[in-house]
Parts: sequence; C-alpha cells; structure tokens
Amino acid sequence: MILATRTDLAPERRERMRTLIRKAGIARVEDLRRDLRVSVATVRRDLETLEEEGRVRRVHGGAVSMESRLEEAMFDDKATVASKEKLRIAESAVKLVDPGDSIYLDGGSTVLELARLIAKRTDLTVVTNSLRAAAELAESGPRVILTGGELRRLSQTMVGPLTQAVLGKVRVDKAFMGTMGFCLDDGLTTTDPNEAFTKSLVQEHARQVILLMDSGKAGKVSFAHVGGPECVDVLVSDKKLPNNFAKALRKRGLKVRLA
Amino acid sequence: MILATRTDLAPERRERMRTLIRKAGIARVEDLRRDLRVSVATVRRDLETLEEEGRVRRVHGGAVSMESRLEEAMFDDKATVASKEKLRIAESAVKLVDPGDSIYLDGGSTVLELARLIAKRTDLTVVTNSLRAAAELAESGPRVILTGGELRRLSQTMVGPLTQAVLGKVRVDKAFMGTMGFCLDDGLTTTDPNEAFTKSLVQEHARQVILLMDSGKAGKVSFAHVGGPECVDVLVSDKKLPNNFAKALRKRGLKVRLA
DNA sequence: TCAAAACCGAGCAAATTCAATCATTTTCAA
DNA sequence: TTGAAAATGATTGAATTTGCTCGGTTTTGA
Repeated sequence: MILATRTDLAPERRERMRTLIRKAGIARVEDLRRDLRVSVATVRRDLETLEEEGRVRRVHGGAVSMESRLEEAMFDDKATVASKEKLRIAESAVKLVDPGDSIYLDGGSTVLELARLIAKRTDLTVVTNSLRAAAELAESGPRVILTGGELRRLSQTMVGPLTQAVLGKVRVDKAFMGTMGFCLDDGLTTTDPNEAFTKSLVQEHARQVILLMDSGKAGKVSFAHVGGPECVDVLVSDKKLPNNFAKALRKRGLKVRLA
Repeated sequence: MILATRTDLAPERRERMRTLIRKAGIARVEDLRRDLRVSVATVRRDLETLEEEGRVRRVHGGAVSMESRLEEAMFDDKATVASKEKLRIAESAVKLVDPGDSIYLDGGSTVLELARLIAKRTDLTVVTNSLRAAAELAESGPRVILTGGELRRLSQTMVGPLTQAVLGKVRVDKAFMGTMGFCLDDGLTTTDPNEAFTKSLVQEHARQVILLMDSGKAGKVSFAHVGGPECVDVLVSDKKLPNNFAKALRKRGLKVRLA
C-alpha cells in the first residue's frame, strides 16, 4: 500500500538526508530536493531540524556535514584571527630582534604573529611556552626550546611551577610577552594565576622585557597579578593608545613604540 | 551531455582556494579566478574571509598561505591511517592503562596511536615530550604535562639535557615508548643521542617501561644506545614477532604481549 | 622620476537563496 | 467518519551572493 510507506517518512527522510550530506561532505538544497522528491521548503525545514540536532551546519545554498573535514576547516577556531593592529605591532616588534638573539615568546595572539614573522630566520634561539608559537616554528627556522610544564588548554601554553625547571636554566636577551591587561596602578595582569607565575618567572631571566599589546588592553585589569608597570622595559602598541597613557609610561622609564 | 557545471557552494570554493594557496605557497588572483571559474570580485571577497580567518595573507596581486607545514603535517597525520599492526599494538597497549594512571608517551607513530585512543579519557595524567601526542590531546582529555627541552624537528619531540629539568620532578606509573631498534645484545637503540638521553632519563622515573614495537624493529640496531633489554618491562608487538625472539625476552623476565 | 599597466575597493544591479506566511494535504485519535 | 494537529507545498518580500563598472592606488619598467 502506497500510503503505508509514507507513515513514518519524515524521520526516515531526515536520516537519508543526513547520510547524503555526510557522504558528500556538503550538499545543495537543490540536490537534496531532487534526491528526496520533496519541496525546497521541506528540505529547509529538515535542515533546520538537523542543525538543531547538531548534525549539520547550514550554509548559504545548502549544508555541511558536521563530521566532514570541511566543517573542521570552516569553523576551526584554532586559526587565530589576527587583527590588522596586532599584525602591525608584530611587524614593529620584529625590528627589535637582533641577529643572534635568544628570545622568549609567550602565548597570546600578537606574539604569535611575531613568531610567524621570524619563522624563516635561522640565526635565533627561541624559548617559548606556547604550543602555537612552537607549531609556527616547527618546520624550520630558529632553534626552538620549549619550557615544558602543565598544558593550559585555553591558551595552549605550558604554565605552572614546572616551567621553572627549564626557565631556571636559560637566559634570553629579549622576552616578548602579551597580556590581558596593563595599567599604571596594577601593572601587568592576566586571567590565570599559573600563567601569571610563568610570566613573572620569565621576566627574571630576560635582559629585556618587551610587551606587545593592542591599545584595547590599556588601562584594563584582569585577575592574576604579574608585576608592576616597571617590570616592562619596552611597550609596543598601536596608534590608538591614549596619549597620556604613553606619556605616563615614558615618564616611568619605559620605551613606548607605536606601530 | 555534460550540462553547465554547477557552481561550488561558497565553503567548498573557499576550501579549494585554501588548498591551492597552501600547495603553491602563493597564488595570484588571476590564477585563482581561472581555476575556480569565478569573477575576480569573488576571489577577492573569498581571500578577504580567508585572511580574516588567518589562513592566508593578502598581498598585491594575490595571497600567500599562512598555514605552516606543521598544520599540514598534523593534518596528514590525521588522514594517514597507521598500519594495521601499529593500531593493533596500540589497542593492546591501551588495556594496560589503568584508571587514574599517570603515564609517559614518547615520540613514535605507534605511541601516537595510543595517544589517540586515550584522547577522551579524563582520568589520566599524561607526560610527554612529543608535540604530536600533545596535539592529539590538546583539545580535551587527560591532564597533559610537557617535558620541555630542545625541539628535534625530525621527530617533533623535545629532547636533550633540558628535559631533565621537568622529568626530574615527576614520576609516572607507566612509560610507553617506541624505538628504532631492539635486540638482545645491544638492547634499545635510536637514531639521535639526545633522543636516547631523554629516553633513558624517562626510564629512571617510570615504575614500568612498556615498549610498543612493530615486529619489523626486532633485532635491528640503530645509532644511539638507550639501554639494555632489561630496561624494558613489557613489550607489546604484533604476531609476526619471531618466536625465538619473544622466548628469549621472556627468559630474561620481560612480559611479551602480541596483538 | 614618471607614466603605463595592473590591481584594488566600493557601489550597484541581477540572480540566487532564504524565511515567513498561508493554503492544502495527511495523520491520528475519538 | 470527523475534526484537530501536524506536515507539506507554494508564494512573496527580504537577505545574500555574485559579477561588473568605475575611480583611486600600487607596482612595474623605462
């Protein structure tokens, strides 16, 4: 009986739709309409359901399977979005790197940009607690030393007391660091105490501490205290940095570079 | 008759574009327009989104890829299926991991398979000197501690004297290790002295040393000496392992598991 | 240094796709 | 069988995407 076959058609149709999308990785609304012999309205409604269930991700013109590599590629947040400011700051900071230097790079997106800019240089030694920075330099380039320590997933960095073990044995000419907040009263602050611990540890073993900070962080205070404003030697920021902020820092002996 | 080739969905097209740029390192707008059969306006708009995602860097006339080879390598790692033997060995080895264990994972493809198998477990502590293993566990799963040390590019591991700093401060229940060669006379050998140094260091701080080795490595000798056969407690290998080899090891007190 | 060529971004129009709405059909229980 | 609820299909205005043009900018080569 023809009607009988239609009884529980909807769930079955959605299941077929899901399979079709998974097989191809991506499917157009029009193709699904043709394959499933239903109207586009139904296709859209089904896609809506599947999206709510987390099976697919809708895109203009169709849908991407959540299990496909395409989905991974599209919505991969590992690829950090570098704003123009951050790139400019990094480009300015790279000029501070002299031939033969040994430098430290910590986590943070601006510092990561700097890592990309020195990825071809073979005359440097880079110490880092950032897995992302290490990944940028993993193929070729500087000599790379990782600090070790406990993995902090959010920032993909190695932090905590264990970092002391390696950091205690090395000295760097310049430490390039990021921050969550930097203000005149509270100095350098970040979100995680372990992260803060490692940051202050690095400063003890660096001849010069260079802070890469987009202007949005100026005056901000985060949770964990790293050190006062005087623990930074050079600040590299962008032109939107408030004038009086820069002036106050210079008065305290910091060098301020605006990219 | 082939009708007009239907246009790609935007995510598909951007993915293809991304691949083209990554493969060549750099691509011109004009080339992309021709290869993807779209207008230059669309190419530019796509490049803009890819740039915002941090995947490419636009330059006058085209774009250069910002995706390091490592990410590609990581991706290749995920795509390549390990040999059946290696997977079987890893599946056998994972049964040796008890709830709450702290374990060590070193470099090597078989051990990497093991890392994948425990990526969902949250009851473990993993110490590793392998960036690839760390990458497998970077998203979620066990507590991860990295040894730190100098990056050895070929194996993407941290090796050398600096690893001592962290390894000296931790103890693990089980150390899972790979090898380049294992024979009755020379014991465990590997290609790089620094790597060998770290391996023997680990063995001092592990209650139990478990060697994951496909049968092809049996009787082989590599360059750098790690330790005698007795430094291994358990050998996990595949069924092709020569019978007399297994027998000789058992005679010396090693446990031998064949997957 | 200067001019030609190539390239870029913004704005606009056409085409495609989407979401909301409503009419029709189907389902299910009384 | 009947009526309410759910599912489906069609319509339409809004939103998105795409290709093209035009004025300004960057690069190239003499």
